[in-house]
Amino acid sequence: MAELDIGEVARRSGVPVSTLRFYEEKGLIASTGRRGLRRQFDPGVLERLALIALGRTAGFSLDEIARMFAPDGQPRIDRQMLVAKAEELDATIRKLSVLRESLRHAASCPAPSHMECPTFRRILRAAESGAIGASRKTGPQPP
Amino acid sequence: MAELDIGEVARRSGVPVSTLRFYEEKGLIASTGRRGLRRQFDPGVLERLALIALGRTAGFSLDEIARMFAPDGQPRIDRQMLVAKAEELDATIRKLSVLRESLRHAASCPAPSHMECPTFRRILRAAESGAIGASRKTGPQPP
DNA sequence: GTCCTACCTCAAGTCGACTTGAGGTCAAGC
DNA sequence: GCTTGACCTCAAGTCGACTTGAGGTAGGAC
Repeated sequence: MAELDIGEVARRSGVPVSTLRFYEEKGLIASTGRRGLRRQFDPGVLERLALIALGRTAGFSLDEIARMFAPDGQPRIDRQMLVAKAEELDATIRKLSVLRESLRHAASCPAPSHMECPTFRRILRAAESGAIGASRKTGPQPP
Repeated sequence: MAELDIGEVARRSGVPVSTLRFYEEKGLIASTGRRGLRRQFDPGVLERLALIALGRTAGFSLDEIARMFAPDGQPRIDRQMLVAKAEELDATIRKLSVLRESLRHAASCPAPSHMECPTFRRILRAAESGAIGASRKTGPQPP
């Protein structure tokens, strides 16, 4: 497959052109070069963008993501860090599962106030230690 | 248990005083009243803060969280919305699981470049549809 | 060869989520 | 009765993640 220009990458990935330029500037993605003025991208950038989107959903900052995966897709040799991030993510997933159950319960619970519902409070208590003062990052915004 | 002043809430929850005032202003938490100038909080605010932290981790905006749970802990009667959020969360959890496996794999994979590793690419492809252009929110920041 | 459009740069603007700072109040301990 | 510390308000500042705008360039259809 040939190289793509930025508009094509935007079309295929759903990521705005302005964001692609911004990501390149930040070193999150790399163009293979220019044709005239125009950046050319390897189709592999699409996978990379999927990865970045995933990381943003996970609440990692762009800087963290850049540290996890080098812009050229080369191995990020800091395996320890990767394992640590995976564990961080594991904790996040557990918290989100709690929240999901809380929401589902809240949607079906007949108690007049959720806070008066024993089930809801039990779920919450399970989350409380660890949930407060938890890891904090900035996530992505809707287009 | 008696009412708490803001400093005590901050101490017990790990949430800075400035953030507590900010959350009150936004209607995310409510004080029961004042003693002199000082806001008094019901200890139940701690559970609420846990819930807010959970929501932030999930990538929901403060406005969304406010819509999910009224400041006084009263039922948010929009059960449909709660179910919808639970489903949104479910999708997020699935994506994060993919990312977690990707990270774990990246940490142990001997391939010179992750993008050359068939396992990694397979994992990514599984994520690709749906991961790009996914739901976008702003998450919390580390203190 | 010219014109259209998709691309380019660079500076400035926006938005959400907080934090910081200046200046003020009050209850308790000395 | 005065000081101290924990609280108060309100305006402004910060930070990450983008977006917008003004002004310029160039590949390719005609």
